[in-house]
Amino acid sequence: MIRDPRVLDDEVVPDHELILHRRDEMEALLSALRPRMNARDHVFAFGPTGTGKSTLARLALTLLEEDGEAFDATVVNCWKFPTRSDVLRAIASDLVSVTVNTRSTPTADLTSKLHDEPDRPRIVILDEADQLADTDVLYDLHRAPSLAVLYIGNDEDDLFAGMADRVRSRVATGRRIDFERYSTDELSEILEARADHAFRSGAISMRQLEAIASAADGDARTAIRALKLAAENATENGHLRVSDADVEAAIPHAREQLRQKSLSQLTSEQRLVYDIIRDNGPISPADIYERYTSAVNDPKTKRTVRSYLSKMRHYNLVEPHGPRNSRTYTSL
DNA sequence: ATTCCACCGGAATAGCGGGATA
DNA sequence: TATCCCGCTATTCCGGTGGAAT
Repeated sequence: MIRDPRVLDDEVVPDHELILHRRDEMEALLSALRPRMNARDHVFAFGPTGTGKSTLARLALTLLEEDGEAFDATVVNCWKFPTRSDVLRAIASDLVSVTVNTRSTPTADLTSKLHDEPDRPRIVILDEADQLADTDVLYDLHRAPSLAVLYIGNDEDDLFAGMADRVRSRVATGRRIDFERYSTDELSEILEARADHAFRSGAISMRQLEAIASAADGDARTAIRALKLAAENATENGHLRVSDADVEAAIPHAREQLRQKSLSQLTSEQRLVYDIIRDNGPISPADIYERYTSAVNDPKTKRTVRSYLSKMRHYNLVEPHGPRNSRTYTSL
């Protein structure tokens, strides 16, 4: 049934023709990122998960290249590389040909290399930029010549909070592109286009695509993942068409997979705190800490657990409810 | 209006570990 | 091998916030 699984893989950047309902955003990205020597552009893409920010950004690089533009580019996922030195190392190996396999190369070496005049314009895409632990790196990037930076994030406030004033005033003047949630109709058309490429014709009905689109709540990543899972499930059962039961199971399955992906990023102590919330929620911070201390030999401090909670909120794994003095947490 | 309470998160710093260097 | 150096995690300290109690 599945002819081309690549258009259902969220790691693979799809062809331009599969990008629907994002014409304005695509134009804005292309003109903002188009490489120019001596430019120091800062561009922001904000919007909820699954609205195409990251995909369009990657596609923009491909299109600029096909357009004959000469430039160097790198994409840094700030979830995986949240610290200043993480980001600089990732950039250094891609953009300034410094081999950095070690964690003991001084950061100063990296910044000074970055500040050398390059022979081609450069583009850095910071994906999940609101996960940056240390926004000073934005200052480093701003001072680098012929370097355009695209920040991708969910929330403007998350990115600008904790940004030192000297950084904010220089960086925050950049162009800003907002990504809205897809409507159910838009999402249905996106799924239809993907299904046309991925499946033999007639494998899934328009009504089933609409059901997935409606359940995905504007999130194309969840929707496309669910489409993939529905088809895989049908294939495993030896069916030639996706059944309604396959569709029914696919959405929660897709959500679960995406959550497992986030959970795998946690340390074992953080995971323990998550399990306490999942098994006992809604639960107050004081009770979370009490259970946590009795569960481990050498408990971390309250402040550290607060940082864990903060991190898990960012990952959309837990959610606080109520005012501060009667706060409870639940797992999502 | 003022104080109290529980929680929140920024800033500075210590301790640790791992690669680099001699 | 011993020491150095750097960055990372956790800790310490503390001011802030919003609702509740007085």
